[in-house]
Amino acid sequence: MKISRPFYEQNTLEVARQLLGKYLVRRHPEGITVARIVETEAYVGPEDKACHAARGRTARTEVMFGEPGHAYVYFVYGFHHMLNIVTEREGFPAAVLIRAAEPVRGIGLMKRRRGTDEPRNLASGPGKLCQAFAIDRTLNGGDMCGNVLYVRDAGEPTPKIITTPRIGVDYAREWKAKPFRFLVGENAFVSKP
DNA sequence: CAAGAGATCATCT
DNA sequence: GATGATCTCTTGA
Repeated sequence: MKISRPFYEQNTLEVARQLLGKYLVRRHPEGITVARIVETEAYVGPEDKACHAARGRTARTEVMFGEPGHAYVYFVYGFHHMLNIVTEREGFPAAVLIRAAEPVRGIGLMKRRRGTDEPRNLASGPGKLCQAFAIDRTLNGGDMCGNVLYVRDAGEPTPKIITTPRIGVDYAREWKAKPFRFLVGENAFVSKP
């Protein structure tokens, strides 16, 4: 079943947890790609110094203030796109970053886009995942309850979950140590253990 | 294998 | 003008 809007309206930490074990689906003219989400991070509201919205409501963060269930895609380090899904009520800026996934379908296409044959190197990181799924800023603000990019619930039980601090947010002061990163335990496709 | 540098640009100061 | 919610390659043990 395709996940619908009410799921994303929940508390961000809850969404981040519950996305583990679900399937990210991308329909594209080149073909379909599907991967099982194994790593996520929560970015929660204007108080969270790691969250872009802590800097206020700007053109870039506008999407996070909008309706839940939309994609927040941005570009960092001059190279990489990051895929987030907006959560919680409209007006409260929060999102879940999809950090890693285990390729399931369209693996040949992912290999071509990534320029590697190693399955563990296709989507084991937020930038890699976006490259494997051909996700860029044209999808920013797009509805993830539509038919282009969405999450499917295959009915699997929620897997065993490990919690750690978020990656790459050393600047976030007292928020950097918060356990807002979630990964499927013992899974070989996460970005780092 | 671990550590470090370099790549490169949108966004905000 | 600085700086990132990163990745890859090179270096050296």
